[in-house]
Amino acid sequence: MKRSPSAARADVPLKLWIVLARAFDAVNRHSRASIARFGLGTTEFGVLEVLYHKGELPVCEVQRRILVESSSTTYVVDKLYERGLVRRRPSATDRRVTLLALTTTGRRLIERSFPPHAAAMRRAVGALPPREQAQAVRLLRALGTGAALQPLAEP
Amino acid sequence: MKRSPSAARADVPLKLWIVLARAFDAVNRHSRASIARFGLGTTEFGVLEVLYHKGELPVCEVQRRILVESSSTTYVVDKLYERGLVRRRPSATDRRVTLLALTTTGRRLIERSFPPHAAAMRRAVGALPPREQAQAVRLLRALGTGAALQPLAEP
DNA sequence: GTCAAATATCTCGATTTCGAAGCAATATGG
DNA sequence: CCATATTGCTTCGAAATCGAGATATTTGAC
Repeated sequence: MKRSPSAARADVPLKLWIVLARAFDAVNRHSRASIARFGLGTTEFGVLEVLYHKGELPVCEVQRRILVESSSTTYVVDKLYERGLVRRRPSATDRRVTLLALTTTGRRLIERSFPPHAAAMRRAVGALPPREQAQAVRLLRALGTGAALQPLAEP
Repeated sequence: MKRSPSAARADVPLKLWIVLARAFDAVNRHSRASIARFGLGTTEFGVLEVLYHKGELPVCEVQRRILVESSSTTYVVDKLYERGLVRRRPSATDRRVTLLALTTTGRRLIERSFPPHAAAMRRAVGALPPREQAQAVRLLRALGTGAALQPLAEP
């Protein structure tokens, strides 16, 4: 018979939060190290990548996918613009919107950066067997969307 | 028979990295919002919490648990020190080491902050049923330790 | 139609984090 | 021992991120 565990020891939700943070941190270190090889920051890479895979997009759509606040998005896009990696164009249908797209230089950079980065990320998570990777994807998707739906704690 | 999916669509490892990042972000927003209620930042809270649960610890032990670089640890501990929430004491056995502990004020703050924060985090991950939470803990633990063991990409 | 609410983007100042490097103390392998 | 590596902690400057709010535009309720 199991002796009754302390409440803390059995607190699965808190444990989940901790291992989630640790796992993210561990994998994120790989991501940053990999991306640094191409002279880019994580967020810069994220912008180039989404434009590479989705084509021209409004700034707000890009923002949604790179997980930073709007002011940070502006900052990062500015830097990419100054480096000649993206171009801006006003939307014809909504005059609030700026559309972003890769320049030729930007496309070339992400084209040669993405494959080795993807390989590095596959190695980073590769210790987990494929079957469990698929399970983890399912659980994390549910966890993420679930958490996004809960209302945030209020002041 | 399934038609052959594009390579990208079947790339479970990359998908895993994406949903991991999304899930972390979603839950982390809850964490930050919750902690902000007590006038603390995420990392500050982390320091107080580890000292609360583990007692007096060397700075390096604290750092290992809060997932930031050593220079950031110094910065955060300084702030807590200036606010009178932690005290520093040289180790008797290793003169490189500084031991950190809560002051009475610090203890009182974390004592009344931790329970509501824990409750908020339980709500944040609560959309996932308990059984799947336990599964996720197991998978994320394996993922995290596995990733930590892989060598980082080099310049 | 009109007006309030929502959305898209940007500005600005403050905070947080990092990375490289330095210093002191301790561990280690000849 | 003793030279050398490693560890613990800090300093410094640069970079990234946030949050609050300004502005312009669009949407939606009435």
